[in-house]
Amino acid sequence: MGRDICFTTEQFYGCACGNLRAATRVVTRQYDEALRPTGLRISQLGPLVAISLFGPISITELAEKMFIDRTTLSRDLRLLQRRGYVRTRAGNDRRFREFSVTPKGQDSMAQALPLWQQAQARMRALLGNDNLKALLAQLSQVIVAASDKS
Amino acid sequence: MGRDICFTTEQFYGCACGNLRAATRVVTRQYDEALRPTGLRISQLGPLVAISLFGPISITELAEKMFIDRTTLSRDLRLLQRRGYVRTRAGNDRRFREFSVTPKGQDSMAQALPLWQQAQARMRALLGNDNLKALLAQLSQVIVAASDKS
DNA sequence: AGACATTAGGTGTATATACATATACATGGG
DNA sequence: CCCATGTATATGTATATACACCTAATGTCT
Repeated sequence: MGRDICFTTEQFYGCACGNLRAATRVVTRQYDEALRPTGLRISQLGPLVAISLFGPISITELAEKMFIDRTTLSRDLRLLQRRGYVRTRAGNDRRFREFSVTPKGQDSMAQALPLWQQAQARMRALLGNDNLKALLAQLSQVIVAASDKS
Repeated sequence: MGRDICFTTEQFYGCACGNLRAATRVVTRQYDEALRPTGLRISQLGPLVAISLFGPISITELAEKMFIDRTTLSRDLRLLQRRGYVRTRAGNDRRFREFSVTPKGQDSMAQALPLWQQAQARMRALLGNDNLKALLAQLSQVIVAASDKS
């Protein structure tokens, strides 16, 4: 195989991972900009909401629900804890740390909700409601398929 | 609005950004695992291929093509340069640094190509060819729409 | 030519991500 | 009871990401 045809432009533009990463970058910038007044990023609001919905919950359980590496989530939650948005409670099994959202964290979430909705509405307007639905369906399928241990 | 209904599960699962980020995490892990023998991550192979296809090219131009922040790409390319995969050439305008791929970088790309193809084929098998096509089309639309300055 | 704006790029700082590995605790078999 | 195994979490290290700000080079207007 010749060096100069190692990759073609068609292949490059067809990389599922590269396109996912690029889309994540541009969309994350949009959501983060919308959330700027709250001091929360979308990457922080996600775990906060998940803990609020499913907590008290351990790091490992939350990591599985969110498809985040345990060790990554451990450090993410440490930041949220330092800022007073979440707290931990030790269970009977002293290996566990169960996270829940503090009142301060609830306040930040309540403040973030309308801004998140604006960002989501903007995406809906940009893509169209049907396309957004289709995208979410595709992404769910990707997440389930690619995270399946096999 | 009551605190305990600040976000609902339906809203949470419908966040375009959160789902994109989760999909990117699981898919990146798949591609990175496939590429492990080459010592390249998919996040490094992308810029390398882009420079190979479009170079010599400046950081700012490449950043626009890949929808990456300039300063992020600057640091990413520094790592590729240290490892000898890319080199820079100063232009007449001494502000510019034009990047191109070295022979060593071409070798790594040639080694990575079949492994990348395996990962891509696995995604195609997991989703089905039509779904993968549809996903890529959706992502292109997202990237264009969300990165439009307006 | 000199003042100012524009442009290309880098730095400081903070966060997100994950693999390899270590630690602390729990549990079950001899 | 002790040791091996398993489980929950943290740490070490490296990279990816981007905003705010800074520097250097260039262009432009008078």
